[in-house]
Amino acid sequence: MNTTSTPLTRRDRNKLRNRQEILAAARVVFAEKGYQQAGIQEIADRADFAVSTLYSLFDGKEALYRQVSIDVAKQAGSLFDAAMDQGKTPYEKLVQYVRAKGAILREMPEGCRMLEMEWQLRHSPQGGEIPKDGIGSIYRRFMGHIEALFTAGIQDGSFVDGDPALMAALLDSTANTLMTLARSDPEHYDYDQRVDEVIALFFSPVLRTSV
Amino acid sequence: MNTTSTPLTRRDRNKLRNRQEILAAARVVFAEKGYQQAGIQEIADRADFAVSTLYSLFDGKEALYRQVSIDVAKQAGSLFDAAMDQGKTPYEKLVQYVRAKGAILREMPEGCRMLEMEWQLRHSPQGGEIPKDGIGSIYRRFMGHIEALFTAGIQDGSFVDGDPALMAALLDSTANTLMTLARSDPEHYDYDQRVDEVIALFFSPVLRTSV
Amino acid sequence: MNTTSTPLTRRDRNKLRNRQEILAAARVVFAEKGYQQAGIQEIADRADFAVSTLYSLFDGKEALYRQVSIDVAKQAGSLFDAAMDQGKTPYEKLVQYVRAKGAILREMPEGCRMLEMEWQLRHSPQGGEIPKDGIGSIYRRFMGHIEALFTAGIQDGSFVDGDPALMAALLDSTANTLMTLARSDPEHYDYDQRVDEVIALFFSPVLRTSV
Amino acid sequence: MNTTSTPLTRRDRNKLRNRQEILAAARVVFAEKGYQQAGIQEIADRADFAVSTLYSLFDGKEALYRQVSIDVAKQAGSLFDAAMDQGKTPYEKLVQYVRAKGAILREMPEGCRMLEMEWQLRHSPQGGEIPKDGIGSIYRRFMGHIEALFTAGIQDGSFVDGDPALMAALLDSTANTLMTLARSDPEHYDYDQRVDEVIALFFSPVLRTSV
DNA sequence: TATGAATGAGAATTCATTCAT
DNA sequence: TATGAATGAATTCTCATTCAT
Repeated sequence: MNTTSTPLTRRDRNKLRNRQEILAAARVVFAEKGYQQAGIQEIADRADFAVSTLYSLFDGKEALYRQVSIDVAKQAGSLFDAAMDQGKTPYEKLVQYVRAKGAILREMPEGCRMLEMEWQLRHSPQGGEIPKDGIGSIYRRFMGHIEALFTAGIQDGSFVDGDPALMAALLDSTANTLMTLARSDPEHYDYDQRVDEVIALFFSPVLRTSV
Repeated sequence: MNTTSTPLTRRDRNKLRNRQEILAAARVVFAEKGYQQAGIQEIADRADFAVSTLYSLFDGKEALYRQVSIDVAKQAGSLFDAAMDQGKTPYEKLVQYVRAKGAILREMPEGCRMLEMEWQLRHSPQGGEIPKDGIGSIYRRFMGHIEALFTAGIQDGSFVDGDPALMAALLDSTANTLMTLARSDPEHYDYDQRVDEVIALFFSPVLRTSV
Repeated sequence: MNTTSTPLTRRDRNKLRNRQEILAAARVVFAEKGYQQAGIQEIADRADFAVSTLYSLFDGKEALYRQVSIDVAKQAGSLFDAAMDQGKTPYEKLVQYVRAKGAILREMPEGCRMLEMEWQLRHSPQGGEIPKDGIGSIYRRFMGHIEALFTAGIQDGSFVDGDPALMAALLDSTANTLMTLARSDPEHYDYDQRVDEVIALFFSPVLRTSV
Repeated sequence: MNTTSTPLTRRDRNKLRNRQEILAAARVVFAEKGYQQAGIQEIADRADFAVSTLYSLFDGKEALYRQVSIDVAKQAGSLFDAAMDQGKTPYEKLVQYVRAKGAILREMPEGCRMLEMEWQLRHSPQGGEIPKDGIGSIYRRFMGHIEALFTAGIQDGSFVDGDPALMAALLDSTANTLMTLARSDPEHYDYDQRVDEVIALFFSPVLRTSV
């Protein structure tokens, strides 16, 4: 990235800032309404720009969603990566992955909401009309990671035998369920408080006793 | 029900058949696109009727969705009820609940898709614009059942202690995950083949050893 | 007319009766809603026939309105004719004309409402889409009569000089105003009670003192 | 009013002009067809705008009608007020009221047409579906004025005794009749030429001889 | 004959997108 | 550059009319 090396003119900085404001507004609206139901007008209103300004900075609704999606993916990706780096063993990495969802819920709640929606869309026919470059790709990437970690854990003997892809999907949906509950009913469910309990439930039949 | 006792004229049978053809088409389209994104035109096309014919049989998009939703709810409800009746203990009933999702996936795949969507909508702000009479109510009802079964299992000592609502949500999402995999990748995942494995994984830390 | 001379089969009598029932219903609905706003469905419902039955007896909405309009015109025409025949002088005939409106209001209130509407439509651009054979023609006919009576009254010296057509229009609208008040506010305005007062007001400057 | 004091940008002036062009087109179409029968498409065509442009300036058909109606009411109201202020006695004021209708017919013929329609609607059941903020309220207001003037004239002895509300309705419909004739047959009837004759006819039995 | 069923044309309204300034 | 203005395409829904039985 040359974000720091290239000197930006004031104009360019302005443009960049406007883009960021629009992206932030779009993230909120897309997270609230979903891609189809979100309105360009509403996004523009929230960003306090005219609709046409939005069109001068992005190539349309789809491109805007794509960019938001990529940003969310990058941001969530860094958080996941940072968390998983903290773990040594496959088990520890997976635990960190699940814990990271709590951080994501805290630090980027709208992005979190979009991740949830994407999970549903990933396996639905209507997903075809929605750009999948960003969140979709990170989903594939991390599911691949998780799956690989299960494979590794099985091979090094720390996990019992099983279908890694299935286990990956189950772990993720288990974490997502807690996340959804925490988001929609924060009075009763706090992700960080409950996460260990859920992790224990999930892994107790997966981990070999000796570990 | 007097489904067999009432003598229907040919005309009535025709009307009923047309209604059901439209309902079938609507079920497919609503399942594919969701309520908002589904178009009356597309439903009419798929049922091979004019849009106005559809309006002569139903009171509009919302009423049509409501009816589809109620039908799906009834159909799924019967399957769930029948399955759960087979179990004696809370544990057996819960196992039957999870197994029933396989039957639902097989016998009413579009309805199944709508049930999945409802789960997501239950916890989203946009859900407010969608009629909730049918599927919404069945969701509440069965989640209530599941939760009550966990409570009962904890009280009779067959389950370890825990938050029944959370366990209900986790069990349901676990089953849904397998269901989604089975629907989107039938080559690799067959619900009925995998369901025992998943049940075992979920319940091994929940069930007391002695049981 | 051969209404009595030709022997009608039962079928024909039936047909005739159905036509009359539909015409009665149509008269009510057209009077309530006006031509454009009246719905074929509503007329059929009120007559307790199917819409298509209505179409088998009349050539469509316009033809139906035409027939209703002709019937109203004939009925009102007879009442006007009978009343005006009672008068000898032009003045007496005109007084009878105004009085007749009370009878029309009593005996055929819906037809009366249609006559009111026609008056407005006669001089409006939107009238072009409405069949004018019936009520329209009677309006022309009676306005012609009234005008002729004013002409006669002026010539025989019983009326002061003036534009007969204008006086005809003023007399009619004066009577119609009372009629409208009587229909919309029957508590305060009874046509027959007030009619003499109104006639006196109108004619006192028209009639020569000597008469 | 700050119509002259506020400096309008070119854009604002343009917007205002477009609004007024649409309002002018709407006034013509509403006057020709009435509220229900008028089509947004036709209004847009006449104003030479796309339908959606019209929707960007007004909140829909009802709001558009309401605005037209309010404008007509204001315009007619000023003309009536200005005219009636010229009269001192009740009689003079009433004469000015009738004369003002000529000015209205000349200066705002479509608005005049709408006033006529409102008179009819005031006493019809279908009127319920039409916004009544503007013209409806002015009708009530001026009929109240007229009635009060008759009451005053009776009390101060310049008018003979009678029902003020009935006299008000008769005066108004008499003036309207001349107006309608003048509009639909301008060759034969010029409002301003005939108005004195009609006023004389109406008031001669109403005014006490001594006046 | 009487009717339920089916429809096409048209209504109001919304929204993503383009364009002139 | 930023924007208000303008629009076409689509959407939901209505209604007079036709047709097969």
